[in-house]
Amino acid sequence: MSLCDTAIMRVLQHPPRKNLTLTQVLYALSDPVRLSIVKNLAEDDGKACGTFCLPVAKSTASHHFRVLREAGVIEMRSEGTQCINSLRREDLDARFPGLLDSILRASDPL
Amino acid sequence: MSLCDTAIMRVLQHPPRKNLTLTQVLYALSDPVRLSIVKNLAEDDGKACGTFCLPVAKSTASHHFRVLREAGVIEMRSEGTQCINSLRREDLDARFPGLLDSILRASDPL
DNA sequence: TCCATTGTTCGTAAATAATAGAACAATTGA
DNA sequence: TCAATTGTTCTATTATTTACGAACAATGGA
Repeated sequence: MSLCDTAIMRVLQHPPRKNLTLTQVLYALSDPVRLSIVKNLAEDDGKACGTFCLPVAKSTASHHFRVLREAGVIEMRSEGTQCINSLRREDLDARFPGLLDSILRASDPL
Repeated sequence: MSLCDTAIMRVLQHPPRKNLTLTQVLYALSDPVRLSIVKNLAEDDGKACGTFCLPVAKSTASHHFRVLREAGVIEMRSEGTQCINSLRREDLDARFPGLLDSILRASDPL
C-alpha cells in the first residue's frame, strides 16, 4: 500500500517558518541530548529516531524529538513504522541567518 | 576612597573563556528576560543592573544576571553600590565564532 | 492472523528553574 | 552617624523539565 493511501497516517504538527522563535530554538538546542541529535542530522540527514544512539530511554528520546519538532528545528515524517527526521535548514537559515551554522561549528565534532 | 582600596570588595566568579560551554550559553540566552538583557548590552554596554527595565522583581533580575554571568555571557563588576555589566564579546566570539552575532541579528530590534 | 518493530502516550517521580518578598550587606552622600 | 541606594541572599512557592516504565498504536512481514 502506498504511503499516501494509508488510512490512519500520523499527522505531526510543525510550526510554519514565520512562527519560529529565537528563544524556543535556543532552548531546544540547549539540551545536550537534543544538540547531539541535531549534530547527527547535520552530518547524516533523514535518519530514523531509532538509529540515534542516545543515553536515554525510548520514551525520553521521543520527548526530545518532540521538543525539537515543536521548536521548528527538525521535520519528522512517518514512514512505515519508522519516523524519519530531517533538519529544517532552510527555514532556520531564513529565519535566523547564520545561527545553525555557528552552533554546528561551535559544537565539538561527533 | 579608591575602588581598589575597598576593604570588602565583592568578588564575582566568572568562568574562564575555555570553560564556556555551548549548551550553557544557549540555555542562558533562551530566556526572554535574559535575552533582552543581552540585546540591551549589545547596544549599550556597561550598564548597571538597575538601568534595565525588566518585568520581574529585583531578586529575580539578580538571578538572571547571575545565570548570564555563570554561563560566561556577561562580565559583572561592582562599582560603588552599582553593578556594571558588559558583554563578553571577545570570549564568546573566540569560543563560538559567529554565534553571538547571529543571535543578535536574529532577535527583534529593541 | 500473529508477531516483531518502531515510536507515542500516559502516569508518575525527581530534579530544575522562575518568581517574589523579606532580610541583609556594601557603598555613598547628607 | 544616619539614611538612601543598589544589589544579593535566603526562603518559599509554583511551574517546568527530564526521566522512566508500562501500556498502547500503527505498520509490515511471516
